[in-house]
Amino acid sequence: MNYLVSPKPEEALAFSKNISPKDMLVILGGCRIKYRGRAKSFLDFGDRLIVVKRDGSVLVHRDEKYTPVNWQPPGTRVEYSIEEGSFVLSAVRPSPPEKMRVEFREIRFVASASLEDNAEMKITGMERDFVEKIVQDPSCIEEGFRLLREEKATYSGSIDLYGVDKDGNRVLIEVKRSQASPSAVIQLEAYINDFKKKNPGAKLRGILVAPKIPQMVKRLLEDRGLEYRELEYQFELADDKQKGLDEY
Amino acid sequence: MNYLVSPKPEEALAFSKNISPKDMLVILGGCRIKYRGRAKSFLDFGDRLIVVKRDGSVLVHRDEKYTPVNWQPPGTRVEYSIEEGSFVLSAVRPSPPEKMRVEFREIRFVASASLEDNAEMKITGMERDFVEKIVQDPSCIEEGFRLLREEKATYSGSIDLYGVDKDGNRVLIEVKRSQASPSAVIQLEAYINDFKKKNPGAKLRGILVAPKIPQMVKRLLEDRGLEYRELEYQFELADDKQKGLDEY
DNA sequence: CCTTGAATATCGGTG
DNA sequence: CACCGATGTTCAAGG
Repeated sequence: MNYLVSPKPEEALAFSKNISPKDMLVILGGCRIKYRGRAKSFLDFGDRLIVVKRDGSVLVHRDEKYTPVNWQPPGTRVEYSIEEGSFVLSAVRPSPPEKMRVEFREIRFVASASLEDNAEMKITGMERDFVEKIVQDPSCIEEGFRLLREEKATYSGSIDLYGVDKDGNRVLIEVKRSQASPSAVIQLEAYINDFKKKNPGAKLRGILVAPKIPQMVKRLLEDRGLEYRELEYQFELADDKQKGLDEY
Repeated sequence: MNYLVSPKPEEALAFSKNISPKDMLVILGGCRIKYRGRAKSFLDFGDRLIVVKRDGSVLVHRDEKYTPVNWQPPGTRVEYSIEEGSFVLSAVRPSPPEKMRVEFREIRFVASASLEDNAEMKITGMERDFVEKIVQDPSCIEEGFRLLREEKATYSGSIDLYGVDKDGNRVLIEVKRSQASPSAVIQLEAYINDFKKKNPGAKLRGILVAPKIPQMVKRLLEDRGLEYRELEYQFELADDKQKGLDEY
């Protein structure tokens, strides 16, 4: 790890240009930022934390909020220069064409470091896991429900689950891992309509499954002759015991 | 700005506990992370950059990608401790109940700083700006088009623009700031259907406005008797001239 | 390469 | 506080 405290612009420039391409660069200082691309923005001078990653990602963080106030995604070409006496970070992305320019009036700190990180992120509780849980126990939808296929493709997209009920009716199921929104109803309705078009005369039911469904969404479903299940779901990592994560 | 290079766990603890509540804390080191809340995750040891903001936001960044590998949003309570000889950052969020635990096996660097930042982010090119442009000049949709109301609420959500054409037909307009997708068609169709239900017999047109509309989406629209306008839109910050942003 | 939909999405606006 | 839709969304998977 290398660093400079309160470097002059020229020192910051030399430092930034000489880091290894595998290094992460961290800058803390007063800067203003212009961005032009999918939108256009300007942020006047203030203290921020800038992070430049080895894949070209650039983050500009203020002292609040989760999201960076300005950024460039991976694949960006980052260059450093002195312009009118100021240290400038220029981040250009070819596609879509976007550029961000960070101009420093003061650099309080600059550091570089190589981050060794080969660990694999293990995560559960995603929508995929919720669907899998229903696959393992289709009766949680209703007695006699049998699964025919997962992720059945329709013209409007793909439906999460497809099966038949005990009376032989086709059932299309859309799963949401968190609170369902009206757009989920629209989505399900579109699936149903496509399916009906391709299978005229088939008896068809549509069910929205989510751990929480607001009243408005329930009404939208009922208006359209659709159904819903408010199903809780628990999630555990496959190797919680080994990792000692069970209490967490 | 204060910092420590390669501190012992006890030194890092004292440092972290003594920073001002207005300070941002930045840690670079080898750590492993457990998270439990809306999902559950585990990331084994590796070098990462951790940022703790004064509003409670915590970010854990790897050396790639725009998004943090682990995080907590604003409103999180952050505490520091030594557990079994290791420096541990514990971030607990009350609602929804979530906790993240970062355990360091090595701390390469820790720094704190107060970030003075009162600048206001100015941005344009959002969907809101596109809608506003049409409000200013409704004729860009077609000759004789008059706006009745913006953001007319429907049961399915809200439509961006609502007006009448020169023949007295009602017109519902859905605006997308970037390329229109099939789901935009589904959305517009749902609005139209809701409107028809509440206004039976009314002559109704639906128009999708976007700077780019793929052929497939155009066909979907035509199949449903809907219309589209491919409208370019330029965006400029209100005071580009003053800020010298016009060339950017 | 383009398209599609999930995300521990986050965030701001509205009721 | 709940709810809802936009985001410079980003990201990964599938065609």
